[in-house]
Amino acid sequence: MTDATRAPASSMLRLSRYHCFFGELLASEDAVQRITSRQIADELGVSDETVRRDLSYLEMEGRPGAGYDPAETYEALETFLGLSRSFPFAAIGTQGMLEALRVVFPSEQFGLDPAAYFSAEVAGAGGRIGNVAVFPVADIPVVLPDLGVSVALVACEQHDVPETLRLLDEAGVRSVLMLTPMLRPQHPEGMNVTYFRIPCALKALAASAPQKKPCCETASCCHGSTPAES
Amino acid sequence: MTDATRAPASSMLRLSRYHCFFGELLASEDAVQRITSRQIADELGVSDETVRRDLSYLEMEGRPGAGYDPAETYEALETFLGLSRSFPFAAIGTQGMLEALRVVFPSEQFGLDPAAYFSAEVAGAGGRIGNVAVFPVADIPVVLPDLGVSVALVACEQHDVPETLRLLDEAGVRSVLMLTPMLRPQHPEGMNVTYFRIPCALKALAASAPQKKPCCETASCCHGSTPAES
DNA sequence: TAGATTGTTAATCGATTAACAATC
DNA sequence: TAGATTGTTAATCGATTAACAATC
Repeated sequence: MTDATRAPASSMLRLSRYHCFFGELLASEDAVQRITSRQIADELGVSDETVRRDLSYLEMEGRPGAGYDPAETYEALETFLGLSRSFPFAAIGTQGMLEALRVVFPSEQFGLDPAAYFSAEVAGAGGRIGNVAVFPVADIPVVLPDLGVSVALVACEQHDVPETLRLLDEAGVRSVLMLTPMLRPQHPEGMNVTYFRIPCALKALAASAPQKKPCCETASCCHGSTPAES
Repeated sequence: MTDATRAPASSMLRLSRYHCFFGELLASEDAVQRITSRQIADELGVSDETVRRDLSYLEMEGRPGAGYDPAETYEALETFLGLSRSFPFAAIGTQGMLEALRVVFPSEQFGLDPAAYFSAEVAGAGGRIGNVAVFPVADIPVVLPDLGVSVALVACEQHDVPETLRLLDEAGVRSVLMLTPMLRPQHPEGMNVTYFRIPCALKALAASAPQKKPCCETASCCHGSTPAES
């Protein structure tokens, strides 16, 4: 069996995206017989060579002249990524954030299953958000191991992050997606954390954008004096 | 003047992070006289060579034997990234998400200023979240140009994304950070969108984690049969 | 000055793209 | 078979790391 860690990180990330894509494709009405690397590439905005290279890591082959079988590819992606049909994850955050995430990011649609929520605001028996029980963060090591959860999404307040990571580590969760902006990585030894740093991303975008000053009167007042004139 | 677009994208992203870091450093009590590339590197978990290379793009020089002047470096970063002291951005999303983001990501702390909020749920004169007025999304082209906003954070529901991007484009916003998971990039021509794809990141993390099945009885039952055995 | 750290050139590493023989 | 598309090797591109002379 191929070792998933053999593929480069950049390919791993794209393979995850293909998994979402094929999941959507299979769920849609128009059941396509086969799909080519070019079609996938066009949909996702990458090159077709890259798609073929990525898919060649899977335990599956495309058919020259025809393309890839969607169902077969989806299964191969699932196996390769170590996903299950409804992959469980934990989410830790403020109650408001957990509720908001549910509508902005409907996890079921992507084949992901929020197995448990945790909030620092909850003390005793928390309520439910959607169908999912909300526990106090202190219960992380008690609840998670039984649910077979190995991945967590963290979107709590900044000052709760260290304790949250400690508890996740104790619960055996080795992989975390961090939405709370943490400048300095301060996770426990051996924990695999992906940081989505919203402030940094916004600042980087500022640089790429031609700067705009608050317009005085006319649309044409915004011409000269951009900070990054070449 | 150096052109910000000259630096590679990976450096730009790190420079944004340095900007956050120096902002925090200057705000803290212990006013450091100088800081070396090694110290910065250790704090942020990158190599010191990378820090020096990145900082060498700035209109500023470190002092051999001594390091960098925090205040000077902060200013140079601000200029280079095209930021202002309190850089304005717009946020578009569900009311719940906008409220939740405010506590998880306190933008002021990073020198960012949420100049306006927009929500598809709001019709007429929306309320306020914190100090910031909430407008209906339809008002984006009316409100934003006057505020000098060139960057937006989008965290609305999936079906509102195309219309939101259209309105942002109309308002002259060229740079967007997309938090709503959109598999296929479908932004207007020339718009610069950074995608933070939560589902894909979670799936990629699943692959890196040694898989765990729900434990039956003992802690030792989780041994063999990981999907990615080598 | 001596010690420390910068800025940059050269070497390495990794990922993407080009090209094409293999094959359905 | 002829046409189309795969899988992979070789070439390119870009980013990181190593090394070190310049210099405060």
